[in-house]
Amino acid sequence: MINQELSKIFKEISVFLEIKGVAFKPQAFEKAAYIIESLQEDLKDIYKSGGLKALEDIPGIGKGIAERIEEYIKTHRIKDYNLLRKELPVDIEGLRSVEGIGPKTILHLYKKLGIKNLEQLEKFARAGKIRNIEGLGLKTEEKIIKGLEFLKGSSGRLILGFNMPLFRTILERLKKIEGVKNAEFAGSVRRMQETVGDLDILVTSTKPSKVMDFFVSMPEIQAVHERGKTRSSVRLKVGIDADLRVISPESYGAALQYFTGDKYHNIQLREIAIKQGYKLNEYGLYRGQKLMAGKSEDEIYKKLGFKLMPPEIRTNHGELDFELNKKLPDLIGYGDLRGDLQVQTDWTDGEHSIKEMAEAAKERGLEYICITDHTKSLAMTGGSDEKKLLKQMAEIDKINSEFRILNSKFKILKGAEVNIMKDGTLDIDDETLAKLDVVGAAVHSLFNLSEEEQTKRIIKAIENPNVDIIFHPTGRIINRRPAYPVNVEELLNAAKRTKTVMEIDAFPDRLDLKDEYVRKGIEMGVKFSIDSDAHHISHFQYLEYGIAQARRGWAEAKDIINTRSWQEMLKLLK
DNA sequence: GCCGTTTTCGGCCCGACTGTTTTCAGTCG
Repeated sequence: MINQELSKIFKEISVFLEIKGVAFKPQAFEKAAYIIESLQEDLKDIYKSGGLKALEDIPGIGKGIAERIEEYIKTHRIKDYNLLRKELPVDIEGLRSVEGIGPKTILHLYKKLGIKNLEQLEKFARAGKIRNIEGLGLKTEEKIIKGLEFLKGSSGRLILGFNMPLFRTILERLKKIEGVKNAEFAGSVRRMQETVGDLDILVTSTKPSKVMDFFVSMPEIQAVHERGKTRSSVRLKVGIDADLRVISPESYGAALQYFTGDKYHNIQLREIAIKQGYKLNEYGLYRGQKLMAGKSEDEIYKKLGFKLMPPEIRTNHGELDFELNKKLPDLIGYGDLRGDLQVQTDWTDGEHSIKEMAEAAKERGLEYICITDHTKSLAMTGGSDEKKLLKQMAEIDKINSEFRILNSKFKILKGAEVNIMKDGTLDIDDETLAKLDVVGAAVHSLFNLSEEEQTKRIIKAIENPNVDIIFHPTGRIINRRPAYPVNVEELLNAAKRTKTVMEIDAFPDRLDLKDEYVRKGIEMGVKFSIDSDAHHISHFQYLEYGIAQARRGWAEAKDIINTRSWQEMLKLLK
């Protein structure tokens, strides 16, 4: 797949052109880079089957960029790009990652001091050479040094689910300040993205200055970037920035819409507004000077002809297409799950007993869980063999009857997280598997097989009549390891054909399958489950992030099997 | 460079904050 390489090149071309002061082309390249980045199909395949014409049919890609793609496919280089790099031989991506440094400053630093990379930047900044450059100054030099230090201590993007408790603590504290009426997340946190690069918060308040004073002196803060009347920006100790904006009530909806993003959704929405004779900014929707909407997001979307858009799907992936918008799915709700189908206990690598896990799940409002401890070939977890599984089933029967005696309807289902071996067979015999209510199968070893082998291996497991669900189908762990090479589309095809369920593993650093595959699977008619993969009683809270993932994949409650009662859910399994 | 149910030419999202400035450029979201 050449999409990522090309996307990176076009992003760099965009910055080069911006540095040169070329108008409008930078945005065109940037947009193309973004579109290519999230394109499902390999550009090489598109070109092979339809030539230049097919490339030009991709929205955002016209003649010029299509020809550059063709050039790259044929010669593995792009002449224009190489010329630009020769002209300005600097590490654009690196230098731009320093807060406060943009295209113009990069050019300035190169012309005056010959700075090409981060190392040289640091050397000159520390030597006090930057403060003397015309147009820059002492403050800029200090800002650069600070930016370099932040960069070293930065954790990049944080995993949302692991940091949400901190974010919610900050939000709740702001809500309690005198004069604050509304306080809400915006940005990637509100969109419930897998990871977040910063924390955006909006408030309305009659006493803005009080809010700002409080915000810039919170104990979680490492440094203050800016403190303004309507906006302040700080660095949190966890390694990301947090921005707070104080908004007037009549603009609250417009600001919420605007700062929730994402960027491409907003650009698209603004273009639509302009076509309809409006102007849309963070203060409201205007016709001429007249404010037409702004208090709530709902009225803004409505005026423009759309339904109120759930933040999770604001990505400019079709949600603003008038035709698609009419059929926008009724997304699964955060309270819609009735059971959890992947739960580990102290029979293997979980922390708690079956009963403790069941009680914790019940506490969270679930009606059932399925116990899915590991199986024998995962030796490090003390995985179950056939005998141990039978023993566990008896134990579950016992606990279920206790629940009945206590007049509780809570149900524990019998399951396992069975290992898929190298050849696609399972490590538990079929006779035992047939006795379980739910069989989940998963890959836990040999992540380095070829895509073809890995795909074949998992499809063989999918075809096993005892396998109900494929757990965390691509094996990725965010910020730690990528997915193993596998053709997810073929897996989805096989799942559809055999009525095998695909899992959305809700554990915050798994979120596997990814949203784009969820959406594809649902279009194909594949069913999904959302499971916490809990190893601890506190892990049931993570179901929320699995639901968010499903929402980003345009899933409705009916697409997710564990939105049903356990009896109805079982009927959907093989 | 891209795009078009107003346009194949003439538009292209827009405001806050900072720093280096005496009225604005650069960066960011």
